[in-house]
Amino acid sequence: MRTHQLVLHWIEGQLSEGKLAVGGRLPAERTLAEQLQVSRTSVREAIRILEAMGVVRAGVGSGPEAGTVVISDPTAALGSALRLHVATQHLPVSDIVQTRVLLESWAASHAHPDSPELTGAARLLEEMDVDGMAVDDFLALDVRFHLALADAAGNAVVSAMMGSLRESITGYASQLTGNLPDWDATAKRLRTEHREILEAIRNNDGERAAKLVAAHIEGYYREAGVRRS
Amino acid sequence: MRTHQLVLHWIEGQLSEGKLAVGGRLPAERTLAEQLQVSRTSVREAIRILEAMGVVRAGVGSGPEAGTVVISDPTAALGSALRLHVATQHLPVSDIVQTRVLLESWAASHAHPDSPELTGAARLLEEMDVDGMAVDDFLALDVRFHLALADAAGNAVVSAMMGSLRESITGYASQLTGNLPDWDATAKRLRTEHREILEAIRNNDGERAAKLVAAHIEGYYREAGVRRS
DNA sequence: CACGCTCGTGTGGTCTAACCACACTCTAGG
DNA sequence: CCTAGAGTGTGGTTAGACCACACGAGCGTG
Repeated sequence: MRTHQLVLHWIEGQLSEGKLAVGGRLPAERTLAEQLQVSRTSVREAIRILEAMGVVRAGVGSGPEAGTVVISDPTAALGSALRLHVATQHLPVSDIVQTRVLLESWAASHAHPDSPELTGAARLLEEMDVDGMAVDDFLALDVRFHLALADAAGNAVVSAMMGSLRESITGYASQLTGNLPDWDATAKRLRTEHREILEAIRNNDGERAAKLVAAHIEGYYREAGVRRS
Repeated sequence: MRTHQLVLHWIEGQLSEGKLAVGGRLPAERTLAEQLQVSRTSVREAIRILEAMGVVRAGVGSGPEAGTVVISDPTAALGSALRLHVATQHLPVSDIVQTRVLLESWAASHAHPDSPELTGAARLLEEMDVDGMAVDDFLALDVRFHLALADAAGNAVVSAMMGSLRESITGYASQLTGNLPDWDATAKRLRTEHREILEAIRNNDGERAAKLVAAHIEGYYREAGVRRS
């Protein structure tokens, strides 16, 4: 076993045993190196991995923002991993879109109609109603709207996967808008569809919400020219 | 931006531009460090992250297995990320199980009845028919069977996510068997259900296959005492 | 000529020691 | 009492050295 993996296992053990929890802080790198009898280099490699996994955040200086503290951001980890594998062209974009439809349909049909996340979603729709908004700003709000819907279903894993799928193709999605014949018309349609989806969820009509979401996403990508496998 | 991220972006760029593909090799660490005008330490931190993401594999010595070569193993990345976040107790096991049901149901209903993966799945079922097999051996075959079904649906993202979900709770699943009143009876039931699922898929009855898979997974965890949220 | 051993070379793996930038905290001076 | 400065501890980065490993070329021996 390589040295940095030893450090990794030690930290994972501390997490599993509850000796280290979200918001807690790792020992300083030099301290940890001495404790585990390894070099600071190996400790740092382990921390780099945890950072990439969204498990810790490293901050310089001193004070509450400094040091290496435990966080929990699964979306970051899954998102960058998916993005890299898309870059290697071993994960087709069409598969990502298909998975997104699958997850979002499920989330829409399982969303709690009285969830507080839906209030935030409604507010986002109002923000998107400004005419002449920059495309990327619109897309950013769109991402947050869809994430809010996913959160309303109350499954942290589905939320994280949804977010990561979306994150892995943000650059791609931004390019796609160039293929659209008429962005303004598309934006208007998307806004209408958003309202219909939200209304279906609030009316406790999960089945209808799921169908609307699927059509919403598939319609957009079809218009933008992504081939379905 | 930190130095290792510069290296990371450079490599990701090479991947996106196709200058680096699966099977290809990164320049040697010392060479890369000189090219990018950074220290070898920073190069190594970047490579550690890519390795954790399942994008490269580092090998010592010389020859075909040596050097840092580009691979593509999304399952590894997602799996270890999920496992770590389960350790922080920010991803409930019940959510993982629920997501697994969701993905596997979809895969079962979209599996191609004439897919070659199903042949492998059938062979796995035969291997599982040995009485008195060790529990962990049985579970290992069970994982491969379910993965084969997922692969038969032909969506690489769903396959990777499925595998990673399963990987993230293998340790947990092994403990769970201790809660079962009668392992031999459970194993026998699981084998029967596996055959029914496979048969439904081969008969092109996706709807039935999906229902069977959902009942199969949920029944198991219920028997083992995992509370549904 | 054919076989087998040895040594050279290049790879990643690890470690040490030093310095930097940063942000807070304490303290001395106004 | 307030403020400016030194002090302290954090992660960030670098240079240089040495190790273990695996292949392959070259040499020696049969």
